Amino acid sequence: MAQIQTLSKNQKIILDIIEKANEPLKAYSILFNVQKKGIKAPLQVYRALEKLIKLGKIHKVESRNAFVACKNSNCEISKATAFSICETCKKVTEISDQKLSKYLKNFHDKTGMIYKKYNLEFYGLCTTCKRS
Amino acid sequence: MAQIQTLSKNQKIILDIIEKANEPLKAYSILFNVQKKGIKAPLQVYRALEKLIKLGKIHKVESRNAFVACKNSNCEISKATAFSICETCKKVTEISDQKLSKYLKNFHDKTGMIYKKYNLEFYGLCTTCKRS
DNA sequence: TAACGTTTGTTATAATATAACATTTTGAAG
DNA sequence: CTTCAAAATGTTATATTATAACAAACGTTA
Ligand SMILES: [Zn+2]
Ligand SMILES: [Zn+2]
Ligand SMILES: [Zn+2]
Ligand SMILES: [Zn+2]
Repeated sequence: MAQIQTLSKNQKIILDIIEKANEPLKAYSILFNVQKKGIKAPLQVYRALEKLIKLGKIHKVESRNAFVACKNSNCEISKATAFSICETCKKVTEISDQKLSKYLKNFHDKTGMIYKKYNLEFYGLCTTCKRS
Repeated sequence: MAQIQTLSKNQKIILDIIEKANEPLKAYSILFNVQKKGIKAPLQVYRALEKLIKLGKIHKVESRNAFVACKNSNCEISKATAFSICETCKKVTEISDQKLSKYLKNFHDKTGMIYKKYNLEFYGLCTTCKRS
């Protein structure tokens, strides 16, 4: 809440749109939506997105090139993301699972590489699509 | 081995290039590399990539828009992928960890969604870059 | 107010991916 | 062998996603 004050004008506008959407938004769809507010160029959008990601306010759904607000108040700032994606209706949900995130945070491979961050995307059939 | 016979000419050419590379290749870099072999258009590359992914011969590293040969002979055909990515040197390695894949295969969320596939990407510092 | 880092604005261009359509190859069934 | 359908190919054009390069304005804070 204190942090939202530190957001710049463009960052606020774009976070607002992403938070109000009920699905991940693509950069150019965001651009289209904010043109009435004076943001005219892709770079203005991408720059705000980059900052918002750094702050953990939003995440990028990599396999979709789309951006979604973080609904997971206790997720580590831009460090650990997990999504479920329905391949039929395209619905994307951020997974909030303590055990899963603990497991992945503690995961280490044989080589001794240091993991600072991860992104996990599950694909499948959501409950709605499963029924039909 | 039997399956490689079923690959078409373009598919073989492109799989060959990806297998010989020691890093994930981008689609247009593949295109550049195969132009001497008569493959001239992006679509020819993308179509082969799509098929090779379906067959589990290669994977896409989503956050890098790059394609890498599957080194993991027992990984399920295009259904379960895990990579480690060094943010310094950009080295990408496919993770082959029975426990991890078992854990993720059995993971289910609270909603009851059916997971058919997942992709996990870890980011960090590889052992080489850690030292320097 | 001076100086620094961050943000903005703007134009152009790079990089990634797909649409649409015509043709050819392949492999199995009859 | 012929026929037929599915898969693969070839080609042109275009859509989508993302960054380069540069100049100006803003917001701290010393
Ligand atoms: Zn989150
Ligand atoms: Zn669905
Ligand atoms: Zn694999
Ligand atoms: Zn490294």
